Order: sequence, then structure tokens, then C-alpha cells
Amino acid sequence: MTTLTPAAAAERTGVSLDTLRYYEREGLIGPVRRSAGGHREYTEDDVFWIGLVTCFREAGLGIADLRQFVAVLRAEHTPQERVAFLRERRGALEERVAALRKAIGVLDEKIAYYG
Amino acid sequence: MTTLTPAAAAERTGVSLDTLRYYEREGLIGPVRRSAGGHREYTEDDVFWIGLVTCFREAGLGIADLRQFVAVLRAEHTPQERVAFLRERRGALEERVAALRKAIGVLDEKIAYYG
DNA sequence: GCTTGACCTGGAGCGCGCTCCAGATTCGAG
DNA sequence: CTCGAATCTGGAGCGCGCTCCAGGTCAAGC
Repeated sequence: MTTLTPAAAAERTGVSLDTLRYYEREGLIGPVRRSAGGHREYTEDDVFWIGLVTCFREAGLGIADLRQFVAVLRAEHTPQERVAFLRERRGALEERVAALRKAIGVLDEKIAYYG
Repeated sequence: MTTLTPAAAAERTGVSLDTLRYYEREGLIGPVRRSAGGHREYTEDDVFWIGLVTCFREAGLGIADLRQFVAVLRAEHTPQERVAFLRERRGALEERVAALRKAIGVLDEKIAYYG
């Protein structure tokens, strides 16, 4: 199975080398497999997972949130627990959307006023 | 005209005293009028403006963004300039909404999977 | 006038999320 | 085998957005 060097993984995901290492230290990704000499070898699965993490980071979730997310999806939890957690997170994101809509509304008012 | 003490303003806006002072130092609000003895006296206009700032902060805008926002709305700018700025900001917020929707979509997938 | 509490200023401290650095090791082309 | 590029680790540093603190001033009830 073909793997990616750290540089290639960074390139593919758009995440810096330092941040990839940071995410791994924080338990958001990996642990990533290592070569005999200790260099990281990223699998496609790793890359996919990094994509998920990036998606949530861009949505404004914090590192601690993501750690929890990883824990819930990986460790032993009943489907009910997972779903409850996911729904709760979903609710938080919807609230953020609402906050954004509100701000956009204010902007629209101002635009209408000057437009 | 009736004014509010710092404590009352904090109460009304839900923003801490320290943060109110911080916002004023950063030029996001005020300058707030002072009593003879140097204590702040918040007007209703101040409170309203603090509400706007809070709205944008909750939408995720940074202090620097808000400072710029204040500058554009207050200083001498043509309506065109203001509208251009406001539209640009609006676009940025819509992008955030899109990022959130994407993350919510991922959550929905997971929920469907476990549900 | 005194006391008590709210408020003032300037500056230090903090948690987050990276980002950068030093010094050592590994990899791979030639 | 050699050499330069890539990677490793541990830890320091940084910008943001507050938050807290010390030491002093102001305001209001008794």
C-alpha cells in the first residue's frame, strides 16, 4: 500500500507540516505509521481523516471539541451515545449559523441604507 | 439624558467590564463620556453600538475586522466605498456559513450511519 | 467625615492554535 | 559513500481576545 511523505500529505491536505505534527500530538489524527527510521508515512485513510478534521476546524470547532469527536467515533460507545453527541454538536453548529445570519442581516440593513 | 454606570452597561449588554474597557481601548466603541470624576457614563447609543459589536464578534469577526468596520461607518467614506466594504464582509460571512453547512453535512452523514 | 463599594489605570497573565527554531537523524540521488 | 534535502524531537515564541490584579480615586449612605 502506497503511503505519503509528510511533505506530500501537507501538500494534499493543505495543512502545514507543523500543524500535522501538532494535530497528531493532540490526538486529532493518527497515530501515523512510521518508517524504520522514524519518518511518518501517511496513508490515504490518514489523509481522509485530516480532511475531516480540517472541515471541522474551518467550521470553527476547537481542538478540544475535535479530540472529543475523535474519541466518540473511535472508542467504545453505543450508537445511541454517538448519535446523541453528534446531534448536540450539530445543534451548536446551527447556532453558529444563526449568529452568522444575524450578522449578515445587520450588514444587509447597512447596505440597504447606503445603497 | 439618562446614562448607565459601567456595571449597568455590562449587565444590559452581557459584556464584562474588562471587555467593555478593552473594546474602548481598541476603538471598537466610544469613546464613552465620563463623569466629572472620570467614571464612564454609557448612553443608550453606546449600548446599541455595543450590541452591534457583540453581534459581529459572535459571528466570528476579529477585533481588527471590527475596528475597520467602525472606521468605515464613521469616517469620511463615500457610500460606494462603504457598500463595497460591507458587501465584501458579507461575502466572507457567507463563506463561513458554507463551511458550517459542510461540517453539518458531515455530521448528518455520521448521524445517518449510526442512526 | 467615614466607610464601603464601584470604578479608574497600566500592565501582567492566560488559553488557544498554531509556528518557528535548534540540533540531531534519515533518506535518496549520484 | 557522500551530500543535500527532508524529517525528527522538544521546547520556545507569538498573536488574539480577553481576564485579572495592584494600587489608587470617586461616590453615596450613615
